[in-house]
Amino acid sequence: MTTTEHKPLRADAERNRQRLLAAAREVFARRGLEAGLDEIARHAGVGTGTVYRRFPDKTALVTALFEERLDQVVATVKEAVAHPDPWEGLCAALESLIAMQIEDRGLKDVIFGAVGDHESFRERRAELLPLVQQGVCRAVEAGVLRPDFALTDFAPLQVMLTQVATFTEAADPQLWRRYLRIVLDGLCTRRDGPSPLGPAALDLEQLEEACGRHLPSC
Amino acid sequence: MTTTEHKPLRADAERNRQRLLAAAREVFARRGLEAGLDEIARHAGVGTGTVYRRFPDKTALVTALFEERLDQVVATVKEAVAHPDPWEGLCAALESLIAMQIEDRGLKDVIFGAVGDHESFRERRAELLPLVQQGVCRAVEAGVLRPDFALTDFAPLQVMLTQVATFTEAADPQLWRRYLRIVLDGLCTRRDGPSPLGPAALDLEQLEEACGRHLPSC
DNA sequence: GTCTATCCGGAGAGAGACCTTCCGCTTAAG
DNA sequence: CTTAAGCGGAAGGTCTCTCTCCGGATAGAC
Repeated sequence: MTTTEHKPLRADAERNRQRLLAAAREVFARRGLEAGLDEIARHAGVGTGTVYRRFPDKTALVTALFEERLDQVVATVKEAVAHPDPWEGLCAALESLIAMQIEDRGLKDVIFGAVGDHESFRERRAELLPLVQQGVCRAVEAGVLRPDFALTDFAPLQVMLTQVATFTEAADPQLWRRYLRIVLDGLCTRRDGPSPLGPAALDLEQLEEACGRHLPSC
Repeated sequence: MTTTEHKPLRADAERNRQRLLAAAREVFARRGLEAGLDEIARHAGVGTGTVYRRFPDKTALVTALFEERLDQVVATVKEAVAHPDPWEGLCAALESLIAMQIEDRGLKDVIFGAVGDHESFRERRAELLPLVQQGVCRAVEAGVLRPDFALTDFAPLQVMLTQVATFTEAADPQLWRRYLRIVLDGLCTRRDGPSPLGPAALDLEQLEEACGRHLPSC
């Protein structure tokens, strides 16, 4: 099915390959590409040797997983940008990009250029830019997005918001949307008052815990 | 001078102690608390053994360095919040907090609770909160800060902006101010148009390089 | 049922960090 | 000159993570 058309693997081998991909999907999503292959193997219920029998190295596993995934990202952004309202389209693009990266931290790593040398990843990243550009231009021309906003501001905004999501996710997995709203309020050309922020801020106790988690500490 | 009043160290020992503190200040500033003691010792031109002769362990070195530093932070924030204009005061508080954390990544780690168990650090952190609260209340009451802003939003905003600073600093060490401006435009109650962003956005080449640096990669 | 190519688990080699200790040599200072 | 204090940096102890290897297990053809 997902196999390269080279040789039909023995049934147990193919089963393990699928388990491995599923486990990698889960573990990379939760912990990013920094997750070790040991953890993935354990999670799949196989030995570490099995990982290396199916995939020559970690990068091969990553690319096998994320080629498909990146197509989804491009598609989602394309759809968002196509929204009839330019402002809503831009918001949706940013929001969905961030949401996807938060739900799958491995995806974030891939989008931001770990595995920078891989052909197909480069292509997909290159595909993303014009899409975003189109959304940005449209929104600026419609007068809803501040005209000093640049295409290249998109990535830093993603960095900011995925980071704040990591910081607050233990307390409230949706709290990043609050900060997305603040940023969006900063991106629009003008407004008469604050727009609704969505999730409520942390209380002091949650904040302290978030700080505690944030760093390995001494 | 900075010595605990226990025993006058031999001249060379005291000299090395100062070198060590200076080196630690520099290295922790550049690389955060994750920097190794090896690197600090090398940077100070002494052996690693010497570090441990002066400071029982890494934490001791960190606390020796940052107790003083945290006083400066509290003082700076206090001053910023005292600005006659509530909005400017709040902006200044946020801006200076972030600037200090960017210039000294070790400070960021300390503020965000690495070495969470240390008495004096806890105290200073506890001192910071009411200061910020005062600034926030004042700005909300003056009608310039959006009323749905919470005291506990301060820390996440710092997390966001120090992160984006890390991301963009190789290309332009001041670029974080651009994103601070965007966030501030999102924090004010209302505005008729975009306020000036300061530094120009990256060009595509710089962006790509920033992504490349961002992750260890494969 | 038998046989064998294929696959399996997981120990462990290899490479690095990092923190910390130790010991033989050096040096400040009385 | 003496000697307690100090010094450098090798080495010990952990830990993590990638990747290799091999004796034993097994799917699947016949």
